[in-house]
Amino acid sequence: MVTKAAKKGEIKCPVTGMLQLIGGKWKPIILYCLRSEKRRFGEIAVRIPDLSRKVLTEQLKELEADGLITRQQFNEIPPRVEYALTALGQSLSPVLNEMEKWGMENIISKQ
Amino acid sequence: MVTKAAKKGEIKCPVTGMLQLIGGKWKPIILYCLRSEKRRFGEIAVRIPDLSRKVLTEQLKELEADGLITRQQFNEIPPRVEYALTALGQSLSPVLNEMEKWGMENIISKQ
DNA sequence: AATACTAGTAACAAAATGGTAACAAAAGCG
DNA sequence: CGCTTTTGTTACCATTTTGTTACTAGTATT
Repeated sequence: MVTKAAKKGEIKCPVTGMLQLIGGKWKPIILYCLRSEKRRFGEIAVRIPDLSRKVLTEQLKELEADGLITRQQFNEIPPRVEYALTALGQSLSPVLNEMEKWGMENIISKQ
Repeated sequence: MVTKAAKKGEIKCPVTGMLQLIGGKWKPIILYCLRSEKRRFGEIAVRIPDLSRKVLTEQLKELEADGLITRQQFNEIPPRVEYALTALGQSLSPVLNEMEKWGMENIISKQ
């Protein structure tokens, strides 16, 4: 929600601000996937089968640009790239945990 | 993240499931706006100035169809419509609270 | 008679996301 | 040597989602 101050550009709604970083259609799932371990590109892709590799590449770039994940590239053949959460990315854990919990209670358990 | 069972359609990743309901670009903010009080269409629109009325209309319809909010229409002139969270919508509060908290700590306070 | 008010809607435009195919470049194999 | 496999990324194009602008209706106010 946006306050008067937000209209002046002084501060923003915290939820709005957060959604600018993880508001994409896939970003929360990607971060959730990286929550506990660093993972290679292909590993993430396997775990999110409905996400095309092209879009995954794009989303990872944005997450890296926003400082939520790191990208470590190994100059090997075939190529290897590992993604991991930054401290800022880790700080999202409470949000992701609540999402997971809600999904468990309201979706998974009702199937 | 999606397990083997998810591929068979038996269960889904809780985060994925949740994002199917509130994964839009604006839905979390709309719910956040309705968190504590019922609000008229125009009130929501004023509080989320970057969200066009057309898209707001669409998102509200989807939220209603998904059982997260209710829409109460008063046959008055000029028209009046009030939106409010359902119990299911209320159950999202912990998620929205964590989002708010994260935004406060990581965005608002760093301006 | 002209204007304001509210909750939208229609037509059209832009941005975000998706599908497919292709790339490099070393390694394994016959 | 030619042939295939592997991985992360990209180019080109199609589709879906989100955004802009103008407009409606019935009553009340100016």
